[in-house]
Amino acid sequence: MARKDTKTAIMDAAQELIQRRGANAMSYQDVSEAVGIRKASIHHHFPTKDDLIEAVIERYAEYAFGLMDGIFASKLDPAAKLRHYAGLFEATLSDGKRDKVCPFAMLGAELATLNSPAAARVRRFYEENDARLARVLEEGREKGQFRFKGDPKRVAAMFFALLEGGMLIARAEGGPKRLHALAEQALKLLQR
Amino acid sequence: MARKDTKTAIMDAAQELIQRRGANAMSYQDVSEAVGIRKASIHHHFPTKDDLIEAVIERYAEYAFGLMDGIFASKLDPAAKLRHYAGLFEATLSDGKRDKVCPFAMLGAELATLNSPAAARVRRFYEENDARLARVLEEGREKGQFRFKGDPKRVAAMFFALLEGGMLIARAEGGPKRLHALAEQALKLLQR
DNA sequence: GTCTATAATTGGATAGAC
DNA sequence: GTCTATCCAATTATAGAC
Repeated sequence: MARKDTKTAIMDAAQELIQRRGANAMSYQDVSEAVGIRKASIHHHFPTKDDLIEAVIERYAEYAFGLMDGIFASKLDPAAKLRHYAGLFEATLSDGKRDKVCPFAMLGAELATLNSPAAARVRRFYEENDARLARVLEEGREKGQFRFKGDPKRVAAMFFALLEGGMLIARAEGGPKRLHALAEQALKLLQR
Repeated sequence: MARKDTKTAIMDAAQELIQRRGANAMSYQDVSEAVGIRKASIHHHFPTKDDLIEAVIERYAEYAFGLMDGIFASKLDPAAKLRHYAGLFEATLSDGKRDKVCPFAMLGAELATLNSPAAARVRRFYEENDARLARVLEEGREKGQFRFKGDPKRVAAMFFALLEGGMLIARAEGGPKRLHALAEQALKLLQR
């Protein structure tokens, strides 16, 4: 396989460190060891750590919304869409050493230490998730597959919050299976 | 009012920093400035940073479970108990500059960087929350106030995950009101 | 684009005087 | 119990050779 370019390798390593340990515990030293280059070389591609963090989260947001939109634009029924959506979170937790969570859950915790473009990006990620979920929830209620009371926007926020919080908790104990159980339980409450 | 002892003042400052910025972004320098003593003096009370973190989270767990058990042992009906329980999370977010979250949500994100006693304490906090919530949920279902399908233990885990995740998201946008709306939406799904 | 070398700062921690 | 002084490692970042 073709050697991927250094810039991508740096972003991959930084992303993995953020997902495992958080942005504050991710250093140029860590990244340089993972990629096999020197610290100074990273500065050539990303002059400051903030630049690197911003690039990683922007790329991740695009990647994640690409996957989501594939699910949401499909012909799956609304409940199946939510299951596949939750499956994305479960897959993240299942990946590799099983200790990676969504970068935006990590950065949500570290929000007060982020520069303002990064903090704004985190907020936008949350909003965009809620908006997409709200549409699916509304669709499901119109089709009679969901029977919940209340504003679909609020149910969406609830579902998203439980997945983001669930990743942190499931990483501590239970892993992807536990996160799956959380999502299924929420679906049960919506469908009854 | 009587001057509180230094050890307590150190723990208070450290706790606030953890709740706002996380344990990795909390330094002896920060704490010393908040308390008004020198870094070296902190080491007299807490030889290592891990000692300080462990003391803070142990104290917080005892404090939080004290409040919870007051609610759960009361004569409130199950739905009211859950509302008051959620109110504890909302109160944390409302406090001060409105950017503090539960220390165990912060440390859940930073889990991979904690020493093992601290990581174990975080896990135990999650388990103990779930266990308490499961009892209330079961009580509510027996009394006919809740009508959910599924294992109360799983619904408990869901409710707790949405509050912990909800704190992070609501801090980013919407604040305590938004967290309140999340909790109320979850209760709606349980009671229908 | 990557390297060596180094600056400048901060972080956690210790020794020993008061 | 708190202070000054200091140590050492890590961290972000820059300069300049190759």
